[in-house]
Amino acid sequence: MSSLRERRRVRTSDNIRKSALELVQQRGLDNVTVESISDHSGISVRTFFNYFPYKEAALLHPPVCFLPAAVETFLQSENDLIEDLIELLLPKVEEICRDREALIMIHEISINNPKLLALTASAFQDFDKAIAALIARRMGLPENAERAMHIAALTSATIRVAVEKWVESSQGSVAEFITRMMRNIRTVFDL
Amino acid sequence: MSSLRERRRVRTSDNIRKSALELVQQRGLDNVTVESISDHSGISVRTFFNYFPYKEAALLHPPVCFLPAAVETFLQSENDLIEDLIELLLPKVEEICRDREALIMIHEISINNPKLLALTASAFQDFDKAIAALIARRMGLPENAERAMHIAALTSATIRVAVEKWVESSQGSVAEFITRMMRNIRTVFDL
DNA sequence: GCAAACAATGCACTTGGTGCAATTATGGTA
DNA sequence: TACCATAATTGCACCAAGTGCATTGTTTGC
Repeated sequence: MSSLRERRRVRTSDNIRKSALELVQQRGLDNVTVESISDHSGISVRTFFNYFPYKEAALLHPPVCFLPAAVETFLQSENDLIEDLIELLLPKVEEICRDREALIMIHEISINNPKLLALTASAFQDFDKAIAALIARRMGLPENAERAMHIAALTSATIRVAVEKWVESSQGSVAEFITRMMRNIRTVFDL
Repeated sequence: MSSLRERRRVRTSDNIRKSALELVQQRGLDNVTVESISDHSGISVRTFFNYFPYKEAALLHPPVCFLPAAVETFLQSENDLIEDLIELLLPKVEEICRDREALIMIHEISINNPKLLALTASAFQDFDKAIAALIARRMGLPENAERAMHIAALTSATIRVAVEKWVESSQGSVAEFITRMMRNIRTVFDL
């Protein structure tokens, strides 16, 4: 039950993020304080920290989670693993990539901001962990755990590069990039 | 010319790192302040920040760089890319893994410390970038840039998992883990 | 031994971030 | 409607992180 309270929480959270991105775009991350973000979004500093644990968190896309239905399909399927991974992950990646402007901005800022860079890297690791758990479940057998982790790591690494390349190039859809690069994993080392 | 100054700098830096690790091991990261680390290593807080930009940096292994000779060999070689990557990277990874205790500790702490987690993730991305640049040079041709990035990402992801698995299992050498998993990259997706 | 460069420090100051307690808004119930 | 439990917002006090600057001490090349 998405109560009024819940919806308001999401709205405030979105507002803060919007303010944060706007201000950072104008002045650069170092010249934006939590106070200025709070002022700009009409809340107190203390409230900011009720929504986000630290300043930079307000800039990042909130963590994604998979749809139960898609997870079930993935777990049951016996098709090619790479194709199934594409099907499972693509919707989520597309969701994140919807706001391309924001992505580009984060990318720009991250270049000379170690903390933000670290956070995006960390977000990918979370993604990675989530995928690893799913793959492990799909493969069953505890002796496959290492393999599952490896596959998950290769997958999330591929998606990271695909998104990065897509952001840079701006030609074609992110779906194309991901599909192409995922299908290349097996052969990309062969010359 | 490794002057007295340089050697002293390295020594102080190592001292600080040692103190930091020791204290964190005893009390946990949240109960260790920069002040306590500084006291413990006989320097002022201000000096701490001359050596490390932020508290957590004192816990991590300083960034590695490849030996020019090894780089040259890698760039010239026409052997299998995966084997050459193993040869290039293994010494560096082994260097980092020499202090297994420290690695385990960082691993433990990172589990419930987002900031440290982010930093280690970020360190791997730097590693990644360095490899990507080398692979791109080896392959020549600018149209191979994407491929080089992809290979680098897959490589560093594999090394990350290999080190993690090695730290967890403590059976065998890290070299074995890396060699095995690197050689598995092409086939790990096949069931 | 001297001057330039570099390292260490103290101090003042800004910002990030937390704990606590008081206040205000919300949703359900009768 | 009036009321109550609960959750959201806020102010305030406080600690720790991190920076800029001016000062003093130490190395180095000459």
